[in-house]
Amino acid sequence: MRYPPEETAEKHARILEQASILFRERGFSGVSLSEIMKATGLTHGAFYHHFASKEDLIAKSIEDTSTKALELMREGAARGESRARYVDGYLTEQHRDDRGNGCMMAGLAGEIAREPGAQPAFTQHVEGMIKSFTESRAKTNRKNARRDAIHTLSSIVGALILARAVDDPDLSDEILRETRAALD
Amino acid sequence: MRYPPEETAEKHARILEQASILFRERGFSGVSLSEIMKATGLTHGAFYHHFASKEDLIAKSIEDTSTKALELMREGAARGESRARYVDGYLTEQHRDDRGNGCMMAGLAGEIAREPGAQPAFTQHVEGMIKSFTESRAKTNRKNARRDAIHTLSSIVGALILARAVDDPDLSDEILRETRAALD
DNA sequence: TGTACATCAGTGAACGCGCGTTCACTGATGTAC
DNA sequence: TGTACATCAGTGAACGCGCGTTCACTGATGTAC
Repeated sequence: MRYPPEETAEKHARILEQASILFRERGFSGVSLSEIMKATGLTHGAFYHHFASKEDLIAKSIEDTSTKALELMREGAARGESRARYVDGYLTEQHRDDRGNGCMMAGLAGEIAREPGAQPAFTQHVEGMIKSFTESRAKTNRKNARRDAIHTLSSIVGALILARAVDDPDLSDEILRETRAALD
Repeated sequence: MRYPPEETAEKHARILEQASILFRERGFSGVSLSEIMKATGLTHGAFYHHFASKEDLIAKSIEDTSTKALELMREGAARGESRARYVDGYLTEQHRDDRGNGCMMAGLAGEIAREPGAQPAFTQHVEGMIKSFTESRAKTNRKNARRDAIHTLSSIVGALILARAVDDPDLSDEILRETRAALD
């Protein structure tokens, strides 16, 4: 049956929200549309009234997740939070263990190459993160600000991915701790 | 029909070889057993005379790929190749574009967490790489050799993953180039 | 050394399952007059 | 303002497909005597 537009828009947003969490937790191919719809509180049949296909949802999900993450970055920068502070928060055991609400790049970069529809938004996100790091670094070091930004981004994303992949809790903690220390 | 043991062993090795390439190219879930067996020159039915399940193949494949990669590292070290030289070879456009024969960590770290059987071998591999970097660095810098090794590993793996995920060739090249420069 | 039988690595058909997607149907909401 | 009809976002059954896995069968190799 038909629903008021605000209700429809709200459900649409909820699908995007749940998809974003589940994709980051288990990857695109590890999550079925039924699971996403169930998490949203609907049945799978309703999905196609909101998105054209799973591929479409993936692309929209990356856009949406990126927009929200960059917004948070901007808010942090406006409050005067430094790049160093961001890095310290990024390389924590909590972030490592909370994939669903964590960094999209660390969770999905590996699968993105096989999802052409999502690549443009992902690329924009990487560029946005680099820009944000560059600006925050430029205050102290004008010369190699962008180089430092790229290197810092590579380091923290790589460290988080490795810390999550590894079996041994001590090694995992060490990767986070030592990468944090090396970037200070 | 039955085959001479050497022939069977050779086919077994060929399955591992093709699986290693295809997994790195497209991920565990992106490759079917039929594809692997076809690449090996056999039909899918023969698979279960070599491995207990897909999960078993994944675990054995990571072990095998790791063993071969660490062997190559050791040969390089024996020839006196420096860590810096390894990094420069790692962060190249060729490596980025040749996933199938490239770094297992960059290709599969994201999926490893969902493959518990493969995690121990993967963890051993990460530890092996850190040890190798630590030794090669210890000559010049005794103090923070292991920290530098961990940071270097995180940086190059992260940079390669991001360079592969990104849509824009210029940004991709820049990530490789600037991370190389930052690690010099 | 020769013969009889067990073993085993192939082949390709078949099975069951979960997935993405489609469809007939429902009934409240929006629109036309 | 009231009525008739189109629209649309739900539900849940159904479809087709590809996947991992199993199975009956084959025939060369290995083993026992």
